[in-house]
Amino acid sequence: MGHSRADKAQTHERLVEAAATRFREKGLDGISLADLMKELGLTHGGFYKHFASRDALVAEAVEYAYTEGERTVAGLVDDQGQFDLARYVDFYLSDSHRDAPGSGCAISALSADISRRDEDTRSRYRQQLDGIFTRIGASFPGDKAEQRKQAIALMTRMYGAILIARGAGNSELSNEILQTVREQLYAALPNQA
Amino acid sequence: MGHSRADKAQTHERLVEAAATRFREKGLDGISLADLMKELGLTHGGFYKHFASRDALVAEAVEYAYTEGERTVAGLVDDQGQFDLARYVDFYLSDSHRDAPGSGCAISALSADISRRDEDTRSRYRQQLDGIFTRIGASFPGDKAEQRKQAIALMTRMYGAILIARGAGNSELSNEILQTVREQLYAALPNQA
DNA sequence: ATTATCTATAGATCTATAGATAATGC
DNA sequence: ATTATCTATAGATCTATAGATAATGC
Repeated sequence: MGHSRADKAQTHERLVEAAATRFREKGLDGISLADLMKELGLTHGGFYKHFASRDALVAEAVEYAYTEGERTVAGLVDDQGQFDLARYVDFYLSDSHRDAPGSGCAISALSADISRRDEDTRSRYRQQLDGIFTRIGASFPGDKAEQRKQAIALMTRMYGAILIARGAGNSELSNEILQTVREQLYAALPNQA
Repeated sequence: MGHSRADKAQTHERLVEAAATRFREKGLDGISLADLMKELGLTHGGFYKHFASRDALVAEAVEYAYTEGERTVAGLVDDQGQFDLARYVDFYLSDSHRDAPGSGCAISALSADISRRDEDTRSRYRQQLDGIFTRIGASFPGDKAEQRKQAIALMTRMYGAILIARGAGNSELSNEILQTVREQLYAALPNQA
């Protein structure tokens, strides 16, 4: 079997990571605990030594996905170490991001599911969304209020585009949507310093 | 019991209608056949005299929701009988549309679920989305290609806004998103004739 | 001795089917 | 006679728990 305390911590982490991927791919109800444990080569009985309930795993996995998203954004910097908004748009509206929701933005992948969850989950979601508006807004000129409006404008366009591009699968229409919105957003980006 | 052929046709229709509502509210897997039948005052055993499978109901219910959406759009006309795009934006980004997905736009309510379904469902979705771009595009000036780009621009913004407004529930942030995007879209509407 | 994981299972829920019941409609 | 709906249930699946097993770690 093999089960040191270090193993347990690692199993916990691997569970959260696998869940964060599968939940974004298949939805928060889209994978069973048995299948998830099987994916790690474990049996389902051991699950509750790691989490009090399935909901507890959901909470940790969503948290993990949020943090992963923040790291992705933080890594998109230009030569001067400034956040590169154009690269973010490129990534966000790419075919690969559309086709791999499991490693992509949690907001677009999980908003519909989260809107059907409890208030705690939605409250945490609001906090995350608010932080995104603040971080993205910083790339725009103007005062805080104007920056925030620009961030809301940009993000709603990307969320809407990837939502329907995913609904349309990998298709001509889906590619058209992504490309069209990419072009429109390039035109709306602030001039680079 | 009461069960004429007319009753059967009515039961079928009521099932599709109730499913179209609950699926948009709770997701395509969010309500069981037993609960759906109970909602109509029926027991679950009779379901399969109406549909070959649960998936068959999903297909009909999604179809129903699409058609309902088209009727809603078709009803938004101004004094001259022209489609009133401003009223559409108003309706789409309203608090009431956010809070009542069951009677609202099927695209924003079901895109995430549909992206996880079979190719037939996604193919039908593409057809619906393409039709929406054509109909909405007709309100914009320019050639077909330009109209289509404008329609994609408008619709992605509305889809993205309602997606995250719903994730954020009925909250200050949610209201801010809806209001901000409404204002931005008013400014982008074509001048009325 | 402790504990991470495994085996086994309880209890709930879900889709689907079989056969009974009570109306309709020829 | 036909059939829309009901009762009952099979079979699958899911979350959660109990107790056994085989390692770790004092």
